[in-house]
Amino acid sequence: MAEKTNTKGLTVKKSEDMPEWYSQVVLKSELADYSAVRGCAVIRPLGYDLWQGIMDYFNARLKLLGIKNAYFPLFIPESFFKREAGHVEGFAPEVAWVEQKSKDEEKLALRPTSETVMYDSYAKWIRSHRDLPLLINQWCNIVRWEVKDVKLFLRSREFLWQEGHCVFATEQECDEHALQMIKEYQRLAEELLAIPITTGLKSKKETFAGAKHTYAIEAFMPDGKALQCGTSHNLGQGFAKAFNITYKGTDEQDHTPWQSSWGFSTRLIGAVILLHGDDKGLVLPPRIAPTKAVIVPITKASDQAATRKVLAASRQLVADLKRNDTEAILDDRDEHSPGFKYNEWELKGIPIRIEVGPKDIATDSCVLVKRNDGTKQAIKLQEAPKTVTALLGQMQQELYDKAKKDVDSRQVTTNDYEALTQLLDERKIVLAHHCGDEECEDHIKADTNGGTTRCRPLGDGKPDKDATCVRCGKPAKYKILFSRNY
RNA sequence: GGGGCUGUAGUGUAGCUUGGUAUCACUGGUGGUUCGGGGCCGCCCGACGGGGGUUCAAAUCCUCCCAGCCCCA
Repeated sequence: MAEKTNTKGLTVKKSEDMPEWYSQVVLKSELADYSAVRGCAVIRPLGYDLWQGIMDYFNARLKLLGIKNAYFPLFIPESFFKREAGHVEGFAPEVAWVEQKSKDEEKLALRPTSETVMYDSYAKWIRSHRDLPLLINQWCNIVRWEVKDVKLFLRSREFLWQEGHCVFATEQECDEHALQMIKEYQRLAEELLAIPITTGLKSKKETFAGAKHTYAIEAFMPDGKALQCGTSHNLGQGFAKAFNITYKGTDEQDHTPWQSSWGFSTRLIGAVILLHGDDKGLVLPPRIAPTKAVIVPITKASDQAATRKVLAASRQLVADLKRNDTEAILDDRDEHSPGFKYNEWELKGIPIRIEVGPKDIATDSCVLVKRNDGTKQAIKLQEAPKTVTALLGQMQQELYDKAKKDVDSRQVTTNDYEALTQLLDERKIVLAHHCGDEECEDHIKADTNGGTTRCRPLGDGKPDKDATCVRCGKPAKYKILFSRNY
């Protein structure tokens, strides 16, 4: 095969230069593009299809949980920010302000998160214990004025997300809910996106600005770096107090409620790309793939009769697949060869390719090819819909299992501080004891060239008896995961 | 805040020292021939970041502006 420069395909391997590989996959598969506005991306139709798939899945879950969607303003008055001290401090550096305003009008920010505008309304709406729990979610755009390099889906100045904001009468209900939502996130990532998740509690230093504590789902990428994919906060009563949210209890007294907030963003799409993609391009987990199968007919100009048969069978196959709830397309463009089409659809991550050629037609067959491992099998045409459905399910599981195996193989435990640095350099995910001091966390970050405390894994975060902190030797408060991160 | 580098078609580039109407490839369009892993051949479209200056003549020299990148604080 002659080596040709082809700007359509990837020019680097995932294992050789992952940042460049990532950028090429996103651009060439047409998921997203850069825009004229610095720091902002354009989500193209294929990318937006993925986001809609995520929205559909999550909206169905919200419905089951009795959480309603609503929409609040993009603009946040400056005074709202200032009401919660920890919150304003945490977000101040990356808030974008609106320059335009009438005289005497208050300065407005573009929302970097919506706690404050939403809770100002909540204060009006909540009067009695009968108004609780209040369960509201919104899908919207968010602006955070990042100064670092833009990475499509992973970091941009504007992105899409959902943010749920709930209010409860008791602390217990509130924390249970925050925990329930982080488990919903884990379910979404694992079930829909085939991303193995570690769920845990963030250290104090990594806790959301203004929150009591923060749960997070962390996904570990093939380069050993952690990608935080969603967070759920128990906000305590700080915001309720700052925004004068109170309710009359059955005891006829005023009480301060407890609040949670939780969100995930289009970053999830970045995780899918990084985790499942390969040297040929995007690999979409079947459940999130907008198109499950593409049919590539193999035609011969020299044999019109055969070509007609091939096309007729291909069209029939698309119809049969659709009738069986499998979204499929026929690639009958005549300006490209089959080989070209194979490469293009692999780049775009379509789970299953079906080849239909004269040889297959002769035996009423077709060839199915799986995107994740390239395995081929010839089957009878009438069995295709059933077989495709089975293969899609199988592929979803294989993607998850492969990723899970990879993460598990990278996780280690140590209580030796020198080993910690070396292990992080080797891109390991390290479970170690920690004293819980913020200052100690800072030292670790400096000593290990950016190694951060990701989270105390739920269920696995209790310290061993008499264990001491991996760095300072003080009594350990918990076990925590260390890694490099995005 | 200080210093450096770079702007040529949709993309990547050659040309700049020594001024003379811009190279090559990919993409795109089109015609033919192909079609079971990115086929081949022909034709066509398409660019000097912006303003000012020097000159018969500026992508090239001078100057200002703009944009992007890198390094140092």
